[in-house]
Amino acid sequence: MTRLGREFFARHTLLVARQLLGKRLVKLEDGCRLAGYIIEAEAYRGEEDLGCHAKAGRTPRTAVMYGPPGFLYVYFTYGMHWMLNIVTENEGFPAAVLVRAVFPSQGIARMAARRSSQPRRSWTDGPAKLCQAFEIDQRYNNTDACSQESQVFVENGLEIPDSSVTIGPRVGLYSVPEPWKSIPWRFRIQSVLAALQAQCVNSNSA
DNA sequence: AGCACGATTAACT
DNA sequence: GTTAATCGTGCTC
Repeated sequence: MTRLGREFFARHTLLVARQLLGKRLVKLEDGCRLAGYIIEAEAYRGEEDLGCHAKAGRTPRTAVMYGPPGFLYVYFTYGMHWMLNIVTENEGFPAAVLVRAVFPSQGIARMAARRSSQPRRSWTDGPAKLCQAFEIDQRYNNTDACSQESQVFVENGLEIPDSSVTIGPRVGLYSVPEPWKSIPWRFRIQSVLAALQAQCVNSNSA
């Protein structure tokens, strides 16, 4: 399976966020391959977007979002959590997609070990949880997911029909002013089972 | 140098 | 539903 190339990410952030649903997030570790289908993603786009870190302009932290698409923006928050983003759009325009949840498909044992205090359903159903399960942290910030050498990247996966996708406001932007607080830039698969069934129907008819 | 805050989570009541 | 945990970042002095 081939990695998604830079052209995939060099598009409008809303389109990339939607298209990332069903794709596979992959991490190669020594002797182990972790993978999960992306089931939730959010778009953060431009300095005008007051929910986006780029609202502060180009700073040491946000510089990666101004760089080429396909790079990882991994940042730290609440004193303990890492968040995984993938930079989008053309170099010079700051934007990224936050990967908020995945459905584990490979490397289950290693995810289980890292999330052992929690039930299986809670292993990767939040942006910081999946980073913990995949052990993604500052080491991966500002790395190129489109490089053949990258240990973290995205592969093609399932086709997700619009009927399986719910769109709504982004999560956790408590003090962000409108319209950014409520703008519907969150995309998620409402039912993994329904998406798998849809995929099944597509394969049979193809 | 100090300060307020946060794209969250887990453990409470 | 509420709240503590915990520290890098960006802003102000």
